[in-house]
Amino acid sequence: MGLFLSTFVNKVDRKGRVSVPASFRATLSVQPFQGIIAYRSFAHACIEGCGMDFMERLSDSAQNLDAFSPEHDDLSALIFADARQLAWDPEGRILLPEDVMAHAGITEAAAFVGKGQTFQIWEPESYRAAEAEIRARALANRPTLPLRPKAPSQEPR
Amino acid sequence: MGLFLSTFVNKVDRKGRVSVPASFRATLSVQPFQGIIAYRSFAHACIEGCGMDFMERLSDSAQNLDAFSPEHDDLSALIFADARQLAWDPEGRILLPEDVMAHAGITEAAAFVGKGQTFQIWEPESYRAAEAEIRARALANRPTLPLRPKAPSQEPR
DNA sequence: TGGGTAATCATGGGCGTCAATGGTATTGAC
DNA sequence: GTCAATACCATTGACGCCCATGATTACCCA
Repeated sequence: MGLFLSTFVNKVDRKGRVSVPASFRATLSVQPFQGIIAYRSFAHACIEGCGMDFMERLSDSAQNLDAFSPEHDDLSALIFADARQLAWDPEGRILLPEDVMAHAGITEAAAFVGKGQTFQIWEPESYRAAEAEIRARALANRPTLPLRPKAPSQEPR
Repeated sequence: MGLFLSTFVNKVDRKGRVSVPASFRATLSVQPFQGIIAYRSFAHACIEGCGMDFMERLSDSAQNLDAFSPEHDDLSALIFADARQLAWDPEGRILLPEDVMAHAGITEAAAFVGKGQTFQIWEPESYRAAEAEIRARALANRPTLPLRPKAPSQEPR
């Protein structure tokens, strides 16, 4: 399974350690670096998380100026500069740096939120509020997602 | 057989376990992840269910939206963040999480409703009411579905 | 065609295992 | 020597696995 799914709330202990959900670790287990990449979100009060593979994809995309506008290029520069490699310990816990915790307002607990190819880390209460807003918006204005065809490389006529 | 068909009502035991209908399990048996993906519907008081393949299709489709776009954020939050991987036990049962049961109003029984590529899980009485409404609507305003041609080059099953 | 049998499936409960969590010890850097 | 990072250990509580039972269905054969 290659996706980050679901939301898990884990406690942050006195030392700033927090368990990465077992299913997220399973998703990342195929990668050479045993840990996560984390950087402060520039859009929300949360932390963006992903595996090294996704970082490389971002890098590839950033090099392609057609795909990324100058603004996006700046953003990717921000990302790489801010990204930290957080390896987990034998129990599957990472140590959250001070400034990262401060940016997300995390103190006692952290919510790991699956986003498919990536995930986010929120202060649980903040995420609850953000999610409620999104749900309200979804009820008012039902979002749709054009589904791509099922076959791996087949073109619909 | 590759579709979710028919409706099955199964009991939820004291632990919150419920048997996934054998025919649904057969549909999902070809997948690497032995279980279902479930997320709370944002349109109805029910649970949406599918296999991992469908989630991956959703993920692929979501990639078409720009990374970091608000639309992408909302959809990911609503689907990937809320999706739970519910593996079944050797008897074919899944454990329904508390909040998921609450969202659908499920207490003692659950109705598995086939929807073709996906399925839904309802509180049986709620579904009876919802189905009656749909039938009434269909009588008043006959829905149509433009059939696609019977693609000759596709592999038969 | 009917009875009997076997197989499949849904259901209930006990128990072991592993993930999350908290604490202590050890290592290494300054 | 002090501090911080990390490895090691110990606890507990949820959930995954096993067995046992009941009910329904499918199958076989006289």
